[in-house]
Amino acid sequence: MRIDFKTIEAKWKSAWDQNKVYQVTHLDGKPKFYVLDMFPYPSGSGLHVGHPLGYVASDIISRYKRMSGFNVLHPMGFDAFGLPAEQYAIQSNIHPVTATESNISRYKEQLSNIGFSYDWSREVRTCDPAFYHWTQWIFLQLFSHYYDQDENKAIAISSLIARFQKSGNAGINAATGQESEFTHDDWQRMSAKEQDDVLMNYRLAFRKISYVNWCEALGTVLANDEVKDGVSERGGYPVERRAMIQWSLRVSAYAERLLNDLDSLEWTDSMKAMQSNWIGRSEGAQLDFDVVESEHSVRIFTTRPDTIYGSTFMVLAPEHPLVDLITSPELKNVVNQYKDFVKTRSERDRLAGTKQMTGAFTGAYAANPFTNEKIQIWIADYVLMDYGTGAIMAVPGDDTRDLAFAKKFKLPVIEIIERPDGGETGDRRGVMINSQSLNGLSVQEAIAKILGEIEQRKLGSRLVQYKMRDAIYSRQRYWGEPIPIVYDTSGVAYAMEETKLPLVLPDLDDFKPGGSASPLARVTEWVNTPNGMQRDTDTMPGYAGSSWYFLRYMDPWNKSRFAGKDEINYWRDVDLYIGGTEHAVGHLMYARFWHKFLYDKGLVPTAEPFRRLVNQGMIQGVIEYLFMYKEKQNGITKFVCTKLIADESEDALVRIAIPVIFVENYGSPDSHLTIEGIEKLIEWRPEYQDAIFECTQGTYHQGKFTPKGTATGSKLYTQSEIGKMGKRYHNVVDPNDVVAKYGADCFRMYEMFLGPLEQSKPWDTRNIDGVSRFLKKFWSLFHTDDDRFEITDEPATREELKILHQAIKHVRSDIERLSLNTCISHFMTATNELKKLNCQKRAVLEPIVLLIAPFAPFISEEIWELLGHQTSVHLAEYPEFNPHFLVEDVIVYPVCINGKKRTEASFDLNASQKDMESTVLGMESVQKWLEGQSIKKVVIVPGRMINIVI
RNA sequence: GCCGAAGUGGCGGAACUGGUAGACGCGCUGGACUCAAAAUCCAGUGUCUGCAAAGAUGUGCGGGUUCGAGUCCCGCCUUCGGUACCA
Repeated sequence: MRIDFKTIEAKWKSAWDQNKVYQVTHLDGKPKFYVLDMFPYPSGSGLHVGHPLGYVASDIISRYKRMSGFNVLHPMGFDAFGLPAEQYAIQSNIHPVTATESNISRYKEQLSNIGFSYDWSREVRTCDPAFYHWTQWIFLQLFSHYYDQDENKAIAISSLIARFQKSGNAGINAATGQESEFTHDDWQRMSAKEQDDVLMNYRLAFRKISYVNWCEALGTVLANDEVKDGVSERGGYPVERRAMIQWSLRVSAYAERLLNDLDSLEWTDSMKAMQSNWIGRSEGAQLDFDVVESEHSVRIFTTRPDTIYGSTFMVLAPEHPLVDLITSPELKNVVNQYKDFVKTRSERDRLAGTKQMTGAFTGAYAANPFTNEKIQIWIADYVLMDYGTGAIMAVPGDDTRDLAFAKKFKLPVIEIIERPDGGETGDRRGVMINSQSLNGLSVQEAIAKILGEIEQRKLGSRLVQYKMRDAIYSRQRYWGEPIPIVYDTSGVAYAMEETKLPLVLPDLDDFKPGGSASPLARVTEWVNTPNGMQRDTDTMPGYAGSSWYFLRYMDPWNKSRFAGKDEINYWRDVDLYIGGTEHAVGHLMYARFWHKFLYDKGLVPTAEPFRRLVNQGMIQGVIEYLFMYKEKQNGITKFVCTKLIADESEDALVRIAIPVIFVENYGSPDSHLTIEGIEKLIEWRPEYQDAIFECTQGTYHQGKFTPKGTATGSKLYTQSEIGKMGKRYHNVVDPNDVVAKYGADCFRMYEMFLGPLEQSKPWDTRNIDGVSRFLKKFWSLFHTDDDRFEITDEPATREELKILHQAIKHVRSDIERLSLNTCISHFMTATNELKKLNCQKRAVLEPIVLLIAPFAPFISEEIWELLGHQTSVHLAEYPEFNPHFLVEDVIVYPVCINGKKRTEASFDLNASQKDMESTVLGMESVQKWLEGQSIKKVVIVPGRMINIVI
């Protein structure tokens, strides 16, 4: 018995295409359901088996929901702008447009082979001018709005200008970088450039000089979430801090809402935790410390105002603007030297040089506002300019970093908390000491009390701080959306007229990064506009297009709006979003921020874009390493068997990843190369043809194997690891190959059967045969031994119906909770049992076909046709569970408590009768059994145990 | 350090609100078919004792709650993910 899946797949792919089975419109009376995948970067290496994991899951849900009476939006597109696409283009020296085109067609071909039910008529590409027109448009909306904290929403900048003209900026409560106050007279007197500078401090998309993460190797700045451990996330290149003039988005204005609204989302706890850690809310107070013998004061932020009596010195960030103003003349040199030293330390050095405290004394003193004690003011790089106020009051009695600093520079320490035994610095348990009015209070009480005093004596105020910084938005690269801003000769920024959008990226031959400026800066005819203005030459970051693409799918053809009103109001938000955790703080944060902004403008009906979020795990690959000596011996490369040289120093060895297909027993402790494997290796890498291979039983050299004794056969052990699937490990599995060998249905089911969706798991082809066998068995339910389709119209027996309804019950509830691996187990169980009963009845098998259709669309479609149906199985109704057959064996655990003594008994109620009626019988026999006992309560849950409380 | 998730056979993993632990698949063992192999089918398969019936034991470790714990509580250990001079 064979299934000709190649013919079946080709047949139905074109049938679905021709009949536009998966096209949806919003004009439909049915309830909507929006299932979204995180769209991929079309990279040069194509999809590997890991990519479709989430897509298979979302496709199953889409098909299931469609069959359950929903109008389902299930689109796909490409995140084609940005660093990866451009890096690939530079490496392969092919223009990004060309490379992107061909990559996308490869991706689409691979995706279509897996039988996804995407509505391709809605495909979007972020690099398409018809798409990025609206990315630029939203950017300009951000540019022309500010965040009003009284209204708690974004308001047009024009109304802010009107208020400035009337009464200056006093009384305006906005998210702003503006520090100084001005009156309406001041405003009128400002030059256009000065007014522009002020407005930049309010705009939600704004340009200013700030310290940014500059990556020399990539030739661009990066946002905080694009930097991991001091190196770029993409490529792992070093990143340094640099002051540059850059566009940023004022995400911080939305920090509170981004944090609070997490509660309303069906996301995993870990996902919510990641976002809330990134936002990093902390409550505290800001306080001013007067600098002794000067007119200056230092503003600090602290979450522990209760420790103020223990503050024995202050520390400013080296970049703090006050440093130059307060440093005493004789210490200027030392301070400047230290500032230079800090500049030379890259972000990475700072992280690597752990706990090594460095700093310099400014010579200035401040007065502790509570004790009036004179305390020294230092600078040190453990205080960061861009968190809080860039200055702290140091409390070595309660902060480990301050304590380390105090010890190193011999500064005084005052203990302010009497801790219980074993309590360490920073421990919040204990009572306050040496703190005047706070003595004897707990930390919590002390914080409450001191905050009251601070406000009463007008020394400072309560303040909530967020770790989250504004997002740097400029990239000095070619392959991105041009920033639609022009400047006049005095440098005032203007939004490009919306009618002139999209500002299309010029076609360049040389698109390589160009120092600190974008490659676009080299195109003078593009930079200079006819009316004497100059264009901004930076482009937008990778997350720009992905921050709103899900809205475009709702109405991708719209030419006059980012998406039509009716369409947006119909589809509203994404019901289920599936994608990887790597976007936890990047894409997902920005998309939520943009969405909230659009919500403030009344352009979208919901405050959150993604109702339910599921993170699929990674599919890992087996990596096989072979060991060779680092230095060639007499010009000859020597490979060694690791198990023979365990005692040798590992420094002399290098490991190289080799294709797993050469390796015998790959992925196991016995993974090794046989002589044939070595020959394959030499064929693959001819530079190793002269290499010496030292195996367990002899040596292989130049085509000859010299045994060490009488041994036959020999092994060259390799080392197995589970890790990423990627080109560099030679372990990429192309879904096309798997589909060609086993069929698309088998591929889809196997990906789901591997394990829970959220979990990372290694790809192991050896297990795929089980799923393949199942599909054959399933097919054989409908076919005779000589492969004739055969089905009977006999009524189903009780036993058969029970199998059916149990399968329906389990599969339905498992799909709802996205436990797709167990669904497949249930299909297998049902198939096995029906096979055993030799059941070939339509009444049983037809619903099973529907049940399995979302998982195995091709086979089910084929069988559906054989069953004599005209329409697609995917438009049929998903089978309903009939609860009549729900009740299973009833087991009773009655419990008797007689004083202190208890006895227990259990019995199986009439195990041979397994449906609703037997419960009634069961209850009777329970009651009979319990006669004479004092029963308080009997609880019956269908299909479950009966609990009897006495 | 802090935050989050998870530890179950030889392996991947089931067990929804506490209720017969190990579903389903892989692998392995034995058998059928075959000249033989592949494929397919049947039976068995946590561990220990036993010919068997059966018994004991068993969900990272140590305690606890409960008639009953993989599941709940307390204290540890390990692994993975995130994050960090964040004041």
